[in-house]
Formats: sequence, structure tokens, C-alpha cells
Amino acid sequence: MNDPENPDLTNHDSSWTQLTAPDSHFFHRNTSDIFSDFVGNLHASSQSDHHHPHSLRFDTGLTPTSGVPSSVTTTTLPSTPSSSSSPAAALSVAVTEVSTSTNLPATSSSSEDPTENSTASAAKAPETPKKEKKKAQKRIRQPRFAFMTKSDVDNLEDGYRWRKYGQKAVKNSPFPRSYYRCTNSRCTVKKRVERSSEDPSIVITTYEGQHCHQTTGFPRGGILTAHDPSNFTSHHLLPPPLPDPYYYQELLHQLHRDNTSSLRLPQSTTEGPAAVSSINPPEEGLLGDIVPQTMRNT
DNA sequence: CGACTTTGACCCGCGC
DNA sequence: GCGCGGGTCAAAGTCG
Repeated sequence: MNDPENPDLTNHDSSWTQLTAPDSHFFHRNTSDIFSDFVGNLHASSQSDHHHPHSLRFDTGLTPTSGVPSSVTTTTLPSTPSSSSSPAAALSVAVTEVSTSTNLPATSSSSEDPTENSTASAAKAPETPKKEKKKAQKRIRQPRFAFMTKSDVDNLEDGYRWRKYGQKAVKNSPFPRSYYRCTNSRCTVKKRVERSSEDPSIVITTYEGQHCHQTTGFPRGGILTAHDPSNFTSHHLLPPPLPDPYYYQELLHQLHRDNTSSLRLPQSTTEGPAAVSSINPPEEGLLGDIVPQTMRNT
């Protein structure tokens, strides 16, 4: 249940910006520039690191993490729900620059919410028709974390195994959006991967839900353990900055706890604990919807 | 053979 | 109520 392991959550530096959207939290890293492009009007906060064109991480999911990078900057973005966004939870977006090479795993660390999980799990009951299941799932949205990663590889490895269950063309983007689900039958975490229409080199990974298990390893090829930082480095996928793989999980936790209101965003601090944003309204919007506003705050 | 990807169809929510 | 867009399902195909 709580085994967070997000290898790639590590950031290397210290400046993260967390954006809070109606339903999602965005973590913005030095690469705000990218964000801006991607989202629309994100202003970069000023970072000197955005020089790394390698990988940008943007994650939206709900994974609370306990370990927070020592230097992370979080910002809350009160964004308004956009058009068709439904309530969901909090979405966080993080932008990280990572050096990518072959496969950059986007880390996904989302844990399932006990409450929500139940719904999802319960929905699986044989008695429940698919429709009900769908309803339940759709209605209950978990906080999401989005990561923007600059990478040539769409599917970034984050230590978890994912099964692709769908692909859809996105309206404002020439690039299709892929939908992945954690292969662990008990895990309801989902992940969406899409490329920024503004900058095709940027991969936007959105995580929804929390993993209830530990990382298994890579699907075909290498196994990445969250506990092995060395792997990260080698993989180039994982952002080194985050020492704690649990970072996202904690965020989620916090989000859930604070869902009432408060966010802790150490804004211009690099040493802030973890970036936590509160999950405000149950509304969830698409990244695009959220990001723009959020980014602005940063 | 099992796991995963691909792809089209279906369902649902939302805005008009 | 209708249409659009997003999200999911499931069958078929592919790969190791």
C-alpha cells in the first residue's frame, strides 16, 4: 500500500514550483520555460538550470511523497477549472530536466487513495456492471501529478510496469495521448503520456492514483529500483535531485490531508520541505487547463 | 505462452 | 438534446 518508489522524482536541483490547479498540482522545475510553452503562458521562474534540454519532467498524479528534495520550490496555482474539467483532485506538475538518453522513465508515483481505491476496487466486483465501474472511476478522480520531461522517449521509465490500454488523439495537439495502467492488478494507478504540442521534445506524463506496491522494475530490460539511486543516474531518466522516491507519494498524502485548504508552498525557497499542495476542490481539469494559470503564479 | 501494444468502438461528461 | 472531446474497454495482433 504504501510503497512509494519514484526514482525519477529526484530532481537535481532545487527549484521546483508547484502549481495547484483545481484538480491537479503541477510541479514546475527550472524549466519553466518549457512549461510555458507547453501550457501556454507559464512564466518561468527564473532558473538557471533550464539549460538542460534533456529531460523535462512533468507529472501529474497524486502521489505524496515523503521525501522532499531539499531544494524545491512550490507554488500554488489557483487556477480555475476550465472547460471541461471535472472535479478531481489536485494536480501537480513538476518540470524537471533530466538527461535523457534512451529511455527516460517518468516516474510515477501515485498511490491509491484508500477511499477512492475502494471505489475502484469495489467497482471491479463481478456484480457491478462495467458501466458502474466506469461511473465510479470517472466520478472519483484522484489527484494527479504531471511531469514535463524533455525526452525523445514517450514512455519514461519510473520503475513501475505499465500496460498501455488506450491512445487518443488530443484536440489541440498533433500528438496522440497514450493511456497506461499499472500492471499490478491491485494497483489502480494510471498514467497518461502525451507530447507538448508546443514543444514536441517535451513529454507530459500525468499520474493519477497512488501505487500500492513497490516498483517492480522495467518491463523489458532493466529493473529499476527506487532504492537504487545509481540506477537513476545511469538511466538518465531519473532526476537526480530527488533523493526520496517517496516524494510524490508524500505529496499526495499531503494533498489528501490538506484537502481542505492549505498549501504549503515554499516559494522562493530552495530548501523547502516538500512541495505540498492542497487539493482543493474536487475538480480536476486537464493539464492544459490547469497549467496556464498555475504557471503564471510561478 | 504470456505479456504487452494497437486500434476501433463505446461510454460519459460538458458546453452550447 | 446534440455534438465534441476525453477516457476506457476489449479483441486482435505482435514480440520476447
